[in-house]
Amino acid sequence: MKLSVLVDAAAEVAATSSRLAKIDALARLLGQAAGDEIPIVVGLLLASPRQGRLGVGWRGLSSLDVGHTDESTLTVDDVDQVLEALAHASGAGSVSRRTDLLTSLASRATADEWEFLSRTMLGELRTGALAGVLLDAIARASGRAAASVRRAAMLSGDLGETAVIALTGTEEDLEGVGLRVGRPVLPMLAATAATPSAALELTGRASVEYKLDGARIQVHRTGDEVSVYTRNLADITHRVPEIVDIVRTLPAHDLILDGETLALDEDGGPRPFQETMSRFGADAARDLALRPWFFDLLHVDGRDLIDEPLSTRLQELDRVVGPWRMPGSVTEDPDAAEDLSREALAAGHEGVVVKALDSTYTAGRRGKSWVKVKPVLTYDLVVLAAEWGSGRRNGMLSNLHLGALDPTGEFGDPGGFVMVGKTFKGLTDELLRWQTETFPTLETHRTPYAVFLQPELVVEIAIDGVQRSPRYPGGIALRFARVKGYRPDKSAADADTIQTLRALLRE
DNA sequence: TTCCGACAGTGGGGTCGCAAT
DNA sequence: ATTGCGACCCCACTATCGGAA
Repeated sequence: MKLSVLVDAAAEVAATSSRLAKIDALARLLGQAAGDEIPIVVGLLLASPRQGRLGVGWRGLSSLDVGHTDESTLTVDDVDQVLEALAHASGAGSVSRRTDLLTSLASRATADEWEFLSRTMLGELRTGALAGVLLDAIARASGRAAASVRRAAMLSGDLGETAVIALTGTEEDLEGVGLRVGRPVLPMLAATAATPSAALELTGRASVEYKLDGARIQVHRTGDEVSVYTRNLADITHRVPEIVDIVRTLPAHDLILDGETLALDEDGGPRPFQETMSRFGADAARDLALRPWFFDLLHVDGRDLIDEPLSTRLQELDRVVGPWRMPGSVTEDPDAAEDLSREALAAGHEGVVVKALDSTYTAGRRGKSWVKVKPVLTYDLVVLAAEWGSGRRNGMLSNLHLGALDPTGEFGDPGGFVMVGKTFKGLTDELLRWQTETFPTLETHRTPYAVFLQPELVVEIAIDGVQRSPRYPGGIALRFARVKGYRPDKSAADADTIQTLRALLRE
């Protein structure tokens, strides 16, 4: 397949807002792909090439000195070969090797093709069609049921492989894609509710479990062979030997477990997320050990459990993991759920996850069978600047720089403001328009990226908490900040202080 | 006809390994 | 030894389409 065919189809997809039209265009494209081209095309469309990490980012691409051709000659196979070479470039001289590969590829591409290739390598194609829409297109092109394609994609964790089976195999081949120990599946995700009681209303009788502030893990075991995967199915087995050792001691031969891992301090309290990540991200074992907690069991000794209700899965989980089980209890009583939530918070954890007891394990979906509940804090902060948005926010002042009041001048001028983070979340189109009109009237100066304001506007911000920051002058940064609304009734002198926010660290 | 589930997009914080400086 | 980049952990929220009710 010529690259231009793919690029033209992507342009057609981007040009329409109709999902049905996107699906139609993608289905026609997939129908033209040869069997061995299918995973390449799927990878490029998802902006997630099948080679995995390429070592190509925004900086590297924008520093290239590239020229293009007017004549379109590249095929998707040509592109795949270059991506292969990029993925394998490592060691001394790899940066210049990548530069050579990219410069050469750019010179063989037309301007449109290079634009497409740049975006797909950066992971941001923005055609409005990712895994969800592409999945429907695969079903359309192959004549298979969307539900069958979806299930195969979730259980194989690989849309490219699924597309090959759907488009070139039989219906039985597609139906035959199942759980396989050693091949990670997309993890089940959770919706959000404000309180444990509200969560219970969505789920009915539920298992209410601690929510820990660590990293999701999926562990596969066959005998002594153990593999550990992240939420995004990256294999991190070599980074967590202590978890491998623990899973080897469990009383079963074959297992697929779902859980969370984090580091503890001496008294058994959770370490901050940053410290867990420090250990989690490192190859070599450090003195800080990671501990697993398991909350679901997808397979045990030849028996698939994903279509069994949670109640059954938990029974089996209890039997298999014993002390390594996530704390929790089964209830339909809102008071009991609230009690468990308070207990989790008192122990230093994030909150709870409320899980419908009769629900199956729906891999890769964010349904309402699992509902997470975390406390939300709100503070009044001052807008120091706003950055120009991108994509659909192009031309709008979007991302806010947020400051806390420093009444004593501990971090600068008395009565001044200390930047503690940014946010672009929670803004409606109307609010974006208002910011874009209003902020220039308060402008002090600007750069190509941002407009800086007189510190007058007060905005109410919700956060999950604060964390230590090596970058911000107050030594802390907001975690998951989002806009709740502007507070025209307040002046900047009424804003919350940096001392108030810093105090959150020590609790 | 209205409602709502699913999806894509818009970016935030930090930490690591690695190659270049 | 330090710096910058890319990858990848955690994540909330709004707008939109189109099928369900």
